[in-house]
Amino acid sequence: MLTLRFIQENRDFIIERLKIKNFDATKITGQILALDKERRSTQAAMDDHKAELNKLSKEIGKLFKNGKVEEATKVKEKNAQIKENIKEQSESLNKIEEQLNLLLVQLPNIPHESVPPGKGEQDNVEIKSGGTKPELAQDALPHWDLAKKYDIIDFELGNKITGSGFPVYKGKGAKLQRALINYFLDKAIEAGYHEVLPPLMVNEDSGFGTGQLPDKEGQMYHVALDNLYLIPTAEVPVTNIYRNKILSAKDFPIRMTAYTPCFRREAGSYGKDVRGLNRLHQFDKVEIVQIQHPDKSYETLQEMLNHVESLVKSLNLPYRILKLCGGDISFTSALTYDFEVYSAAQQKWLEVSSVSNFEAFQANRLKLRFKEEGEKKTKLAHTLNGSALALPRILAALLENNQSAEGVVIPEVLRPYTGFDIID
RNA sequence: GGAGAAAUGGCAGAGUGGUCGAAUGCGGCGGUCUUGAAAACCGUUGUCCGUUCCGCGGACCGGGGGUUCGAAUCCCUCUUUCUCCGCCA
Repeated sequence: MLTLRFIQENRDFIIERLKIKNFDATKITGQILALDKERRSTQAAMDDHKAELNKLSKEIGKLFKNGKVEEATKVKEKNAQIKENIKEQSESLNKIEEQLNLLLVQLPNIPHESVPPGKGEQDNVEIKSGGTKPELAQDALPHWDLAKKYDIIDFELGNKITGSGFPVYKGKGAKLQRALINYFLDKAIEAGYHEVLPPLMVNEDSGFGTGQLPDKEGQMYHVALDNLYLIPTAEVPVTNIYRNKILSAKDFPIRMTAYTPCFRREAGSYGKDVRGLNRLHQFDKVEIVQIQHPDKSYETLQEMLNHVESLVKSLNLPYRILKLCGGDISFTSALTYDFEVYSAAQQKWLEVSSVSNFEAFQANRLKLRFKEEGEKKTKLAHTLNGSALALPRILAALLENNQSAEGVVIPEVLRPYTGFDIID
């Protein structure tokens, strides 16, 4: 959510920049500013009435104390009229604020100046790539066939227990999941992130704080009886740790990492995109989150990028880093890089990480602020997060790329965690 | 799930209808003293909104609503915490 002050001072800039996100902000910013003006004048008028009421109420108190009951009663009558006015003004103020909020939450974050224009994922810009695509044998199998061959992931069983998109990992498959989780967590901790294990369900306030609510509730599983949402990513509970906090500048950077399962409804997905591990309703992910001083958030974004890159490299997966274009970047993000790994049997690039700087957009919703050393005024912090990493597609690529006649070879770095070096 | 009690500033904790944005202690910050530090002493110390912005006005004592001329204080409701009972990994 952009702040009102920012919209007041930078309307033309906002309209111009949001064109990159293919969003026409002309009308909505106009409405916002008009409503805000109305809000201010209504509040000023109401405050005046309240001041009057407060003053008179004090007088009444004194009059009663001095036994001047008649005079007091007169003043009371006067107050009744003022109260009537306040009631009306407060009602219209509530209405105005409601409308204002409705509009404010519809305005996307301003994209960073480096975000390239574009309509969709085809316009994302590759900024780096690494690793080499393996030469697979003629009879190489896609991961879903490998999973079946070695009996390490059972999709049908998941269908039976829950539904599609909820696989059952078995034996070495299950152990490999655990190994990846621990490996990623250990690397994050090594890089200075503080591990947390958050709740997997969040309330509405948390959903609002990170930008999932309102509007994107269709992407989350909702537990209606208790009005809770299953988390689509650890970003939600972890970032919300700092909701309603006022930090001091010396607290930065705050680095947190969390492993959680993630739950996504993925409504509207279909076909080969969802085959096997490519798109699941429940998957495991290690997330990294940072809260940083506005002046340093882009340095931090780069640092997070480096961390994710080091993970992908250490697993010997061919990868590329994309800078998302205006048409593909999310509503809340100012700048996002996607990491993709090449899954050799499918001959497909799979997104395994998304690293974003939200600048103050989430912080404004979260009321996550800080004070500069020695200053009284609060400012909004910047929030960032990234996957480090999402497991299923990493697993897909590992299975496909490392298959051989003998079996699937486990990357060196994971062997201390798996306790085996081949799946056969 | 049932019965009862409670929720106040960074923390602890007073305050039961006006003089309370809130005593006091701790913590934080600034100063005096000191070679430096500690101790002691003095001062200071919440957030948000509006504004004609050295000033002034308004809101906030878990959330929402109500009673009243006036609410931290009374009432209703929700949430959370604690105690007891029940259930349970």
